[in-house]
Amino acid sequence: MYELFFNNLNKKVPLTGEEEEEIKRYLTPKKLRKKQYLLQEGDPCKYIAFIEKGALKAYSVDDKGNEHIIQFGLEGWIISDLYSFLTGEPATYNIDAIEDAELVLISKSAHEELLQKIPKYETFTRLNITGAYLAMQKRLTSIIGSSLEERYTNFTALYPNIVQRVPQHMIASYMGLTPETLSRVRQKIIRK
Amino acid sequence: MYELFFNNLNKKVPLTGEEEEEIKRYLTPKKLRKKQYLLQEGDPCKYIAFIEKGALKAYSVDDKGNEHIIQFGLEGWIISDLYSFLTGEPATYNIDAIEDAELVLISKSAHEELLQKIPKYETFTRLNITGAYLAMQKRLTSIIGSSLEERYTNFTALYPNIVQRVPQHMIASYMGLTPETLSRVRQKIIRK
DNA sequence: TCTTTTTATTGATTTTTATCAATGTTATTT
DNA sequence: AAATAACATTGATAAAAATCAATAAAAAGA
Repeated sequence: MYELFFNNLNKKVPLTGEEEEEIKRYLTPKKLRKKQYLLQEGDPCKYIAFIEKGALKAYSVDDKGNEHIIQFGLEGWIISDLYSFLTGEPATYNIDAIEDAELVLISKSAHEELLQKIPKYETFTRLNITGAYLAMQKRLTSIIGSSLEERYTNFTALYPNIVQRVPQHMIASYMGLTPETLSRVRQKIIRK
Repeated sequence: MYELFFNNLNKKVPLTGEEEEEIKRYLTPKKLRKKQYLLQEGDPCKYIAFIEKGALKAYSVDDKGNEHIIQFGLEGWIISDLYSFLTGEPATYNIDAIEDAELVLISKSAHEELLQKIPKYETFTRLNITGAYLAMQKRLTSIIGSSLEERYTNFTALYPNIVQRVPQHMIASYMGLTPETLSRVRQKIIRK
């Protein structure tokens, strides 16, 4: 249990057995069926979720009912509405399962106590958020500065596993495009 | 000296006098004239810069020579090519001064030693990167899910000081638009 | 297995945005 | 103060992307 989570943790900040045991006490496992919500817009986000297995998406819904995917999550990634989690404000994102999933949940109080008690947990948190920041900055740079073809090619190179496992219209949503446009972008690329 | 920097630091993690003195030893002041580079694409990014005064921008340049602004920085903000800073890889962004500026520089070695020696500095770093992440996520959400008019209105509400101090074509670049399009978006808003 | 739902593609049309060009205005520099 | 450079606006046109609609294919459920 929590295998991947502790793999990840140990890769970034090697732990003693005691530290592992201590941290384990703060964790909660959770399984999610495909299409099931982890979080709904309007509810406060109570957890950070580490993904042991499966695939999830975080998204907002606009006035017309269109989903805009802000983040995908696969094995080994963390997913949450961080703003809501940290402030207690109602969530602005929904999170649900694209595939059946197994999660490790960390509650707000657990997170805060771990930050206090275990310096390595703070380092882990810092490294995680730094990685997430850099990934998002790359995404933003390519949105502002690249053509759609470049952006899609780039995305497939960077996340081949997402492309395999997730329906295209969700990738279109992630890119801020309609499914039709993404389909045409792909045709163009294929013809080259 | 370093007034705003320590204000900021103390607001997030109140320091003892000793801690302040210790940290001061690792800092370097730097003045920048308008249009002067802090960092050029291709060079490794040696510093994180805290802005005491002035305005800067971080941007990439595409094949056609167009600038794409990835970040603005004003007083109290931090600016850097974080990926380059952390990995030592050549920078992919340029950073220069929009106005004459006064900076507090933290070198790579200083950053690493401070993370080791001063737990509060790690907390400070974690809080900063978290804030930057949340701000960028908001930006991304509005790019993917909102109309141009909403995006611009939002931007002006969020950063009125940037709108005042920075030429419009730079804001267009930040939004991923041509200056002409932003000008027309503004006309539309004004007419309402 | 059969039915229903989800997904992807393609075409025609409209809307949005970029590009090119010209003009006036405001800042900077000399 | 005059000259130059940087900036913002406007119009005409081209290019890109969204929308609407129809169809086909694939996956999931009964």
